[in-house]
Amino acid sequence: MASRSPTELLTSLGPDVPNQPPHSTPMSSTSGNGDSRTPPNTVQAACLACRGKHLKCDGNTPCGRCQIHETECIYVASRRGYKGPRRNPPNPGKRPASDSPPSANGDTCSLIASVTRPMATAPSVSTFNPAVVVAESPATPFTASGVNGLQLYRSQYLNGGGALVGPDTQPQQTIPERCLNSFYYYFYPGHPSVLPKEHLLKMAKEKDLAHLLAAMRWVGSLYIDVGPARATYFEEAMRLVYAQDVVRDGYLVQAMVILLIGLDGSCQQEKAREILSHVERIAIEIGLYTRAFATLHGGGVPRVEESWRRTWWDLFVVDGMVAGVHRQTNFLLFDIVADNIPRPMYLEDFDDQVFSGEEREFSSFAYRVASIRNLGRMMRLPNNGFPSEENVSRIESLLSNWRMHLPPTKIDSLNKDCQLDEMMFQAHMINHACSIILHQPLSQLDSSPARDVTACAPHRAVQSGDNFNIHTRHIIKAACEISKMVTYNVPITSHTHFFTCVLTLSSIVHLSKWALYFIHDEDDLRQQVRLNIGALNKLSNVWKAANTASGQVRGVAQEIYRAKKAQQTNPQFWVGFTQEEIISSMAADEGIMSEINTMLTSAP
DNA sequence: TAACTCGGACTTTCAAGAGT
DNA sequence: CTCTTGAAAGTCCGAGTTAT
Repeated sequence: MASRSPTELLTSLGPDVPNQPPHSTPMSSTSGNGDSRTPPNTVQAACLACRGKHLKCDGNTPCGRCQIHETECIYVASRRGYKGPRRNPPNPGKRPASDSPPSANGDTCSLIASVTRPMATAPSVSTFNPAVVVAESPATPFTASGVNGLQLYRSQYLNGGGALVGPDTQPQQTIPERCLNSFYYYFYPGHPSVLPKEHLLKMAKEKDLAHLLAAMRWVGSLYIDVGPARATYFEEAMRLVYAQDVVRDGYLVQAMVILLIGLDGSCQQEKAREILSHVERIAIEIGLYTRAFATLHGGGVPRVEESWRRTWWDLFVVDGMVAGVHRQTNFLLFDIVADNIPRPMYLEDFDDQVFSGEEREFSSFAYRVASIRNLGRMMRLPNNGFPSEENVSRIESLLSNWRMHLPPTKIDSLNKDCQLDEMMFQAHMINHACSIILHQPLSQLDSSPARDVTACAPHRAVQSGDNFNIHTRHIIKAACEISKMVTYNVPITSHTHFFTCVLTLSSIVHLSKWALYFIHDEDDLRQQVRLNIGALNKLSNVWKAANTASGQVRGVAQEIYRAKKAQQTNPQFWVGFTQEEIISSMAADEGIMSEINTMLTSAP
């Protein structure tokens, strides 16, 4: 096969067309080499919409059909022919340059990310390996203790007693300064890819970073009250990011990622998706995923090089999270080859450590990337909506392995100073969310109340306890773990806003369990629902999406409650229960419902 | 009758193993 | 190394179904 790198592909497809099809080959594309054995009028890749409908795709971007229907026209890498990683790597012990993707389900990048080594890439680097690990190293330029920037940027806000003081309490700050500080205090720990503040401001004197600073100010302004300045910053950021003469570089990618996360949390998912699609294209076009990018654009400054690597991986993670929680996009970057590994510790090594018996400690950033890659593998399952038992257990093995092989320091999202490691927090969050999404279709918990609130009815008479099937137990466990994550002693709003969506997932599971007519551990359940709703309320102060989620959760709860009440009027319902059990169950239901109502009506 | 769905024929691609 | 083979993943024709 004539392999082409993503950059080559995009270049060959002409200027500035997002989601370009990998290589559409109409008849004319034989271009003299005469080797085109593609049947006349058959394109080598159909867009997702056409593929799904079994219809002919013209290979354009957008294709004719998508253009007519005004739908998003997305082309993804083909996994045709790929049957899993090679069983006998030609050079055991070393990573061969042409090694297979580590994914059990395939990362073959034959189209968007072709097998050809990207230009300007270190030749020894595996091009087929979407790999990577930001290695833990004392030399990591951002913080002395590794990746987590939380401590670094929080420390300046710590008062004498060690209690957290918000950035907004600093005296004599201008509004832009307050917003920037707010960005670093709240947002940065969850998405630590831009340069640390002092270095960024220094850099801004040499380069035009107005767009990036505007985006940072806008997102920072979401956390504090700055009046009409917020809208001004947003307009400014959008104008600068989409300016005709804007330089398409890593800083633009950073600005766009910040904007899209902010928009996604502000209930502007469509706009966020649009930016995501643009930024993906720009990132590929400029080769952000290559090892060479960091070196070429780092100016020999390790801190800057690290920032570029993080920019790619944060975009990768955000792409995965957007796809995972909204199910509108398909985690396009999952199929892209990436080789920007700062240390010779490939993600493939990460996967292999289980078999090599070598328990190395990787950075939290690496565990986060590994976690989102598991989500990608899950999303690439055939029949994603209702996967087979076999496929579910394959992905569950990946999730369990990820958890089981965590070093002791990474198990609880707290670092050695007992401060929250936000990267591990997200890694765990993704793992649990994945577990719920994976097992829900095969579980016994009826999620229909969540899908269609008006159609709510606790259809399934499933008893809790050991009678639950394995899938049900998995999702209940994951939902409980997510609720536990609320209890970490940091401002809940400093977590990534995607935590909102994961909390919603967890709440739906709790409520679905509650929909069963008798719950033995109702106190636990009540506590967990309380935790989730309390957290959603807090998040609503910043993220509009959390506000919407709270409302939806309450809607589901009310619907379930109504249906339960209706069932309970039937004497048959209580057959087999003692008087005490009946009273306790009804009281618990009342309790849960009244708490949900109280908490949500007192929400801001 | 236009629009949509999807079974299935046919093609492409890759991993593995045999042969040189 | 190259060649062959088998299977997975892909494209999209066209028959059947549904919506208007």
